[in-house]
Amino acid sequence: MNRRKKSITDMEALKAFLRSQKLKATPQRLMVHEAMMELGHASADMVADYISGNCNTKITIASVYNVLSMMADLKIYSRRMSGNNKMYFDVNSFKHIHIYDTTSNSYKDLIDDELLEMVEQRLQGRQPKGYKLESIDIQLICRPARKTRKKKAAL
Amino acid sequence: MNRRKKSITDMEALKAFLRSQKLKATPQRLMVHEAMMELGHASADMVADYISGNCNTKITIASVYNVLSMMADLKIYSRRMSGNNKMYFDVNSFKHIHIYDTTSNSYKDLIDDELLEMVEQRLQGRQPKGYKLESIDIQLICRPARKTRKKKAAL
DNA sequence: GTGATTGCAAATTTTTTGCAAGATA
DNA sequence: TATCTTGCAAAAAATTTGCAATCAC
Repeated sequence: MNRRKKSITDMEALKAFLRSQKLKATPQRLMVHEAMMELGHASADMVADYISGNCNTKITIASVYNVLSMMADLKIYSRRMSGNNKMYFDVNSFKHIHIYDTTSNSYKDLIDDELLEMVEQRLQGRQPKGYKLESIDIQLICRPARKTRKKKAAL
Repeated sequence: MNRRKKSITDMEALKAFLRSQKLKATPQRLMVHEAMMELGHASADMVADYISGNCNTKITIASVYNVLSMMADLKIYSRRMSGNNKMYFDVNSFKHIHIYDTTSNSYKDLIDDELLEMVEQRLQGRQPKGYKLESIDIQLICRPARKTRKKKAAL
């Protein structure tokens, strides 16, 4: 019930999807998706960096934005604004919780359908009138636990 | 247990707070807080617009940013990135849920301590190792329910 | 071939910065 | 008066846009 949006997990599936949308399978589109499959969550410049480091196909930042937003508009990726004021894309668009690391500005997924279900239940009838609920966004704002630093007396 | 961070709900309290921090009670700081008390949730330009429309004190956008970030750093306001890619400040920093209207790019508060409690409970022991949880951010992404539009055959 | 897509460079938008001028305690 | 704050203008950073050149089908 919870994971209803599709994810595209390989290149053949991507090509098939593009075909189904009458979109062309350009090297740039394939590259961006390859980067996204590897990175999971990324901003446009992260994708551009990944491609320039790992591929010999060329792509400009404007095209990266173009491809990423197109994929998000088609509900394959999801879009989110990060704490460091950048637009991040998530290779998966099914419902899940995010863990945001404020130190590295990176995301991890937390899959807990039971929690999402609980929250949805609880919100039944509690949302303000006049709005249509599109989605519920839950993120855990975290920092890496201190490792080699001395313990504080009182926390 | 849930609302632990303070809010400053009047000008005298603000002046006292500033004094306690050895900060000066400049007209700009007072104005920004007056705007925030009125607006509740706002970006820097919204605050600047509010002030230029309702006050005869002058303030530049750089100072608005300066004051807002200072208040957020002091944990009086909270900071969030909105869906329209702008930094919003919230006059309240106690824990609560946000409702984000994607059409008007505005926030409303949803107070539901019981839900927050439930979520915290559920997350006990389920957060990934190596992270310190700073806060839990829940927002309901909404659109105004269509009013005068004709119904679609199938949604 | 032809319409979709990309690259490029400039424009926009938001936020930050540095420093001189001004205001507060 | 001494210092903290602000205004200003420029810089930075992220995203968007317009259009000619190129490419996929």
